Amino acid sequence: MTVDRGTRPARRPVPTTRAHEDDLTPAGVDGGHGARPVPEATVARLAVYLRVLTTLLGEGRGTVSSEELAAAAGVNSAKLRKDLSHIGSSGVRGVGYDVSRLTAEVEATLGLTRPHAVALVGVGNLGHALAGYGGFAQRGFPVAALFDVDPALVGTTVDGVEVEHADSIPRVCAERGVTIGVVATPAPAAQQVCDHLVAAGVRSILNFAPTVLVVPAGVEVRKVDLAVEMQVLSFHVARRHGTVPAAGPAATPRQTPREAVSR
Amino acid sequence: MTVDRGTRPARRPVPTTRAHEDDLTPAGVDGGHGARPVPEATVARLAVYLRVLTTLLGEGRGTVSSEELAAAAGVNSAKLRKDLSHIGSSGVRGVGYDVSRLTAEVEATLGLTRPHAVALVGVGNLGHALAGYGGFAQRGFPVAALFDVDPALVGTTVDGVEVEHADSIPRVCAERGVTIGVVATPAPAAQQVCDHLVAAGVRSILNFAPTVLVVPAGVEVRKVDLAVEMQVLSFHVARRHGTVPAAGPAATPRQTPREAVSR
DNA sequence: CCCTGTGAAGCGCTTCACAGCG
DNA sequence: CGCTGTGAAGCGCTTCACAGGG
Repeated sequence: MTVDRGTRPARRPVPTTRAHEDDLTPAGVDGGHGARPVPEATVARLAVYLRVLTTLLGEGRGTVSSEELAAAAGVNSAKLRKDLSHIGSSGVRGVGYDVSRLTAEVEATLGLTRPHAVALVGVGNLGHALAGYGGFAQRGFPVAALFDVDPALVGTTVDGVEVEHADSIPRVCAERGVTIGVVATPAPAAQQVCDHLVAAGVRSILNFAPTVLVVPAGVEVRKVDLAVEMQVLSFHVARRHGTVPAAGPAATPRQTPREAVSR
Repeated sequence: MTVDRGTRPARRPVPTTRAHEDDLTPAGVDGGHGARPVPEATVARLAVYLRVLTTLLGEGRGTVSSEELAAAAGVNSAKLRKDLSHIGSSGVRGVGYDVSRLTAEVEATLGLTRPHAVALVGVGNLGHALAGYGGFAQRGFPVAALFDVDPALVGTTVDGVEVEHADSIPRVCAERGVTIGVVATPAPAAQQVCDHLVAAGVRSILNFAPTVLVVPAGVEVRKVDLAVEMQVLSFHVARRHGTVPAAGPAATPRQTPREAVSR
């Protein structure tokens, strides 16, 4: 349904509340059958469960309980069971989950039954490290193409893949069936690179550049921002030390008292 | 992005309710009572606002409206205003926010008024790239120490910082007042490294290793897991291609509310 | 008018607690 | 009995809509 807020023109709808379109009866509806969407939060955790399951498989474990799997994944067991219920999994009561079967179910849900060709744009400091990161190909995400604009890099190969000029993005991505793009360029170049990837048909993008990427509806962007991560940690450091200053001119008399420990 | 708020200490699976209040905190962001905590989700966005504000400052902008700032940060304006209300900010009605003042307020809230010494453990592929990533020092997070266990790396310098053996973590971290640790080791080593950091007094950790770190209460862990990010994208690719119900070729009924701004 | 700040409603995720099956 | 699957309650974040100051 294409969100597109931001262009909202002062929203002057009918005076009263918006007509409710949900006929959800509170009690028994159960959401109907089938088309139950997997919550976004669940999807991220499925990937974590999968990692644990892979380890268990390697150890030859046949079954695993929700309690054990949850502990290994760092969540509580109720959440894990709820997550698995979203993918229609079937454990055995009194026993647990069949490891190999659950592994297959999670992989199927995550769309990992076949590889996804990845294009990585920006072979600088970080990009180079990402390209060399074995975890990609190993987990079903072969790096099918590398791009940069630096003439000193174009033509070189990283881990057996040739670096091509960013101008080739449309052609190369189409040729190699790239479905996922990774942006590891400096911030100023990121939006343009993103636009090229989208034009090339890439609908899923992982953004390492410290910029908000604007994309059309239907394109999924996830971002990894090191500065944000560090600053969030900084916030917690400051909070612990009680040094969170109340901003403003003598306003906000409330001050976080010391002894505020959590997590 | 992989936020993972609330890393649970993975306590023993006690069947019934826990009677001990030993160390588990009541799941709030704020330990003390009364003080209105800044929501975790808000903290992450403040970092994004700050980046935009810094740009605006550089352009000499004096004021900015919530609408404009929100658009640049990829959120809607109501959310932005709510976020700013949590830090006790004060805009001017009919005008907007004073850019330099708001910048200072956000920085103060995030605890960026003074630098945070960072220790980076694991100077491999990724770790090396992170160490060389200018964004760290530039944004107030000087890399004060580098550690590894590889004899071939120990003794070398990266970006002017000497790589020391991981055994030195406690001493060096204490000496240099490290408050934030970054774990960029292979998965098997991560937990041990984490334990050392915690023992050295580090209370905030950014984890790049694909493992769940178990830490005592009071230690904040954020994780960045590339495999998880890729697999989440894979899920959306699969969903689009009809492996999972609910999507037609034209209208995606359940589009994740990412930024979909037209400009 | 323009904009901010905010109570209140809405929504989704988390947690609880237990029914129910092996 | 042990353990899964799930209704229902709980909680926090998001969104709405408007009061109110400049």
